[in-house]
Amino acid sequence: MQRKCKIYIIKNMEKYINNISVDCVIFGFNSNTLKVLLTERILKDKKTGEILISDYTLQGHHVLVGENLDDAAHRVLKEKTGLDNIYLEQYYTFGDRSRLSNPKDQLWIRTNFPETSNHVVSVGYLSLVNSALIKPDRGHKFTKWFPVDELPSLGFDHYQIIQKALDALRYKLWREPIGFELLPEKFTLTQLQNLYEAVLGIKLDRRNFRKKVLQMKHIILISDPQKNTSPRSPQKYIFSREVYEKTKKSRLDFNI
Amino acid sequence: MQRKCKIYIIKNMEKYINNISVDCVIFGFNSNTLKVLLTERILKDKKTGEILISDYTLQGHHVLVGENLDDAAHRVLKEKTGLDNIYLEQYYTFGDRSRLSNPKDQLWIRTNFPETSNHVVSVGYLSLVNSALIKPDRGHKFTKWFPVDELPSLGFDHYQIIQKALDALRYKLWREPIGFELLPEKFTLTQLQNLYEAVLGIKLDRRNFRKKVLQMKHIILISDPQKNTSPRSPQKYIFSREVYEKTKKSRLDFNI
DNA sequence: TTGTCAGTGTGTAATATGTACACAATGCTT
DNA sequence: AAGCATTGTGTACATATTACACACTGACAA
Repeated sequence: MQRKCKIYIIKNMEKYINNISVDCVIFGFNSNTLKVLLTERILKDKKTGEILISDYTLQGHHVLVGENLDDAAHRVLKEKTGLDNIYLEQYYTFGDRSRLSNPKDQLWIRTNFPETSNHVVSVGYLSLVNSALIKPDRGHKFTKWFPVDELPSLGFDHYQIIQKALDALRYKLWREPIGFELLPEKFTLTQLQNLYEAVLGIKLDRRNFRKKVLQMKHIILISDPQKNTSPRSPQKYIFSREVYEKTKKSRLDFNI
Repeated sequence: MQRKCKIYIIKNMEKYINNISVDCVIFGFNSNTLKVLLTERILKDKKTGEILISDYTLQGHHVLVGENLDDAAHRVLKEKTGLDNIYLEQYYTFGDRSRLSNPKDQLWIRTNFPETSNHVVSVGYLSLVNSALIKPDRGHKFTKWFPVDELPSLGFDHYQIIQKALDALRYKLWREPIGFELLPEKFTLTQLQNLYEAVLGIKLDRRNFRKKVLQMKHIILISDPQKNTSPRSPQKYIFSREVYEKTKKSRLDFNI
């Protein structure tokens, strides 16, 4: 299968791979609302000052030459949030050729990344952070939290990328121990329930929710020696990954 | 963020993207065994005839310029199996820089795809086929089925890619209606159980299995007017996606 | 012809889980 | 002191999971 060769010229290949990028959907939870971290994107006409583009995008970047995908995602996360060692998971790769075909996006790319290929594949990563840990002054100053059901105008195909991340998050929420990533280390069951309600977009019964989560051995009451035993100072729990790994059984291999 | 530019020369960019490929893990089921379709890879020294490489690989190919990822996967599948319209799902993207660093793989790439980048990202697709439909003479003649627990020596990082596909398949088997894709349209519950046992690698109790799958409304008895009512000619069932879509409820949003 | 075998089909009892639903105690605010 | 928001708890019914044993048939071989 020998091929005839033509020669193409690509610039800047030493810096990054011009057609592979990672996009991080960073979820946070506060005010009982599930939020996404977005960065403002503004492009003005250099001469007239007219605003040509003003919308928001996810945190993303091209993959560097010789860089592992996961490392690229961690790098982007670190750059934008200052955070390290947080939940990060690849969930889908977006590779339709039309995904950057919007004229605004083309203009943005030509202006900021002229060497970018016109067929960029984006590997989507989903990150769950305790949003209290993100210092607001870190990273790009035009970075803000938006509730997932009140998203602003979004560049590229980032609306689809966020929706698919939401699907993945909702799918996993009851199946894997990931909810805790969005909460402080010590949390109350009410906080946890609020989180589930915000992510799933439904209301849950408090008694049943408690019954259900407390039968998971990995949600552990820390006998907070509160003198004040009043119901107003709720009990705190922690998540133990160790216990989770020990006690998880493949529920669905019934009847070995 | 203006960048200094160096110029790199890439050949054949009009034919395919030199650093993005798709790999298809094609699962089939026969002789009560879960199998994967693999292609032999042989490289001989041109002068001495010595065999330098002899192992197996998945079906894969570079993504063509301007081609959607999903289309690339369908194309590869069509080329290798002659099949169309079968279950195909992206499940993970492999992007570690070391994944092609084995000397044999380097040799293979230099010989067959000299223009390939040294950092190829592979998007893994998982396909489930009724293996009876694959005409054995279609596609590459060195293509064969291997039981997933008796894999031959594999090129590139294809062992990891297969294992991850297996994980994804096992994870989904009870959660999504995908088992049927590996069986003929009409199947018996015994066939279905054998499939579950083969995929999960465990034994299941027949009575409990039947009880469990028959409470799924989308597994429908087709009252095959068998004159012969003997237990020796077992009942056949079909899967109805329509019924599935209607009756599936998010089991895990209990208690709205 | 009979016996053996492999394949098919079925039921029950004990336990665990899911679901619907209501009230009482507390401390804070007014 | 009344009202409010918050926390915590239990029961009854329905459904799902699990363990477990036997009878029927046809094919085949003795």
